[in-house]
Amino acid sequence: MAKTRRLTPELVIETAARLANERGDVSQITLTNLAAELNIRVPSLYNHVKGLEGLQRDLTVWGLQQLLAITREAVLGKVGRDALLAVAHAYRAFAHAQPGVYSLVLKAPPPEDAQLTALSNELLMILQLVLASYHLEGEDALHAIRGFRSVLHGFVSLETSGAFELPLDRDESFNRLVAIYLDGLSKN
Amino acid sequence: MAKTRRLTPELVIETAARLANERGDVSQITLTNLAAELNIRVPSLYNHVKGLEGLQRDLTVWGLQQLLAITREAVLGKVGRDALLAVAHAYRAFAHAQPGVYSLVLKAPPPEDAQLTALSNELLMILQLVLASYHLEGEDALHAIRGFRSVLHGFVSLETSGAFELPLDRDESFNRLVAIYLDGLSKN
DNA sequence: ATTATATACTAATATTATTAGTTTGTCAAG
DNA sequence: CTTGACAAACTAATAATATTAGTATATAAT
Repeated sequence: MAKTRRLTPELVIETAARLANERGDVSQITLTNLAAELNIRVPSLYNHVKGLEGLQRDLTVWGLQQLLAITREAVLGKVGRDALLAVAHAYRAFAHAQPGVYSLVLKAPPPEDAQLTALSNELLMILQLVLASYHLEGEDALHAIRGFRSVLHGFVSLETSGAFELPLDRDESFNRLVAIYLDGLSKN
Repeated sequence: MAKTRRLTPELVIETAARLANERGDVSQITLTNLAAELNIRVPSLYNHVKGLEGLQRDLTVWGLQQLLAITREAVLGKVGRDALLAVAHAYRAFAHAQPGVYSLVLKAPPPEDAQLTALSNELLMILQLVLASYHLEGEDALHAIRGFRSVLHGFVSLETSGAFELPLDRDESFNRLVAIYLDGLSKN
C-alpha cells in the first residue's frame, strides 16, 4: 500500500476535467468520483484541492486558460470580420471539446478572485481589440461585446444542452446566426 | 402537533419557486430548505413531490406554463417584427422575475416526459407562427428559431448570471442585439 | 544518515436525500 | 352521528457525499 507520491496538480485537474466532460453536468463531478478515478481515498484529495468548491474553481481557471489559448491562436494574423468569425468558431469548438468544463467557464468570476477575474478580463480585451479592428469603439464596442458574447454563449449553451434536436444542420444554423449578427454590427 | 392538511400543491411549488429565485442557483434548493420553509419534516415532502428530481421537474413545468402564458399574451394581436419584439421582452422579463426558475426552464425536456415535451413544443410553435408572419418558413424558419432562441437565451443567461458588470445600460444592449438580429432576418 | 515535508491513510462527523413504517386528522358514505 | 378509508403528517433508519482531525510513511533535502 503505497504512500508514494504519484499525483501532480495537472493529473488531478485533467482527470477532473475528463470526468466533467464525460458526465456533462458539472453537478456530477463528486470528490468520490474523482478520488476513485485517481485511486486514492476521498480525504486525500484535500492535499490537492480546497474541497469541492476549490476543485470547481481550479477547473474554471484551467478551462479559461484553454479558451484563452485557442482564442489567441484563432485571431493570430486576422483582423475585422475574419477575426470575429475565427473567435466564434474557436469558442464553439471549445464548448464541443469540453462540454462539462464549458459550463463552469462562462459563469461570472467572483470579484474577489483575482486570477479568475484577470483571465476573464483578458478574454474581454481580446474581443475589444478585435472589435476595434471592426471599426467599433467606445460604448458601441461594449454593446457589441455583450451582443457577440450572447450570440455565442446562447447558441453553444442550447446546443450542448441538447435543445436543438431537429435533424437540421447545426453548423448551418450557427453560421447563419453569426453572419447575421456581424452583418448587423457593420451596418451602424 | 397537527397532522391536519395545510399544504396545497400550489403552495409547495410556489414556495419552492420563491426559494429558487431568492437563491438564484438551482442547486441550492434543498428538500431541507423547502421543508423548513413549509414547517414540515423533510420526509413529509414526499407526500407532495417525487423527491428532489420530481420537485425540479414540477418547478420546470410550472415555469414553462408561466413563460408560455406571458408569451401568448405578449404576441396577442401582434404580427411580424412587433410580435418578435414582444416575445423578446416577455422572455427577458420572465427571466428577471424568475431567475432561479429560468435556469430550469431552458433545459431540453427529457423525451420521455410527455407533459414537458408538449409545453416545450407549444413554445416553439408560437415562435414558428410568429416567424411565419415575418415571412420565414421551412428550413429558414427553423434556423431562425434557433438563432432567435440563442440570442434571447444568451443575453438573458449572461445577464442573470452577473456577467454584464460594466455600468452600461443593459436594456440598450439588449435592444440593440435583438434589433440587429431581426433586421438581419428580414434581409434574406 | 537524518530529518522535514508532502501526501497518503483511518476514523469520525455533518448534511442531505431517501425509504419504511406508523399515527392521526379529515371527509364522505352509510 | 358513526365509522372507515385516505391523505398527509410523523419518527426512525440508511446511504451518499463532503469535510475535519489526527496519524503514518515515502521522498527529498541537508
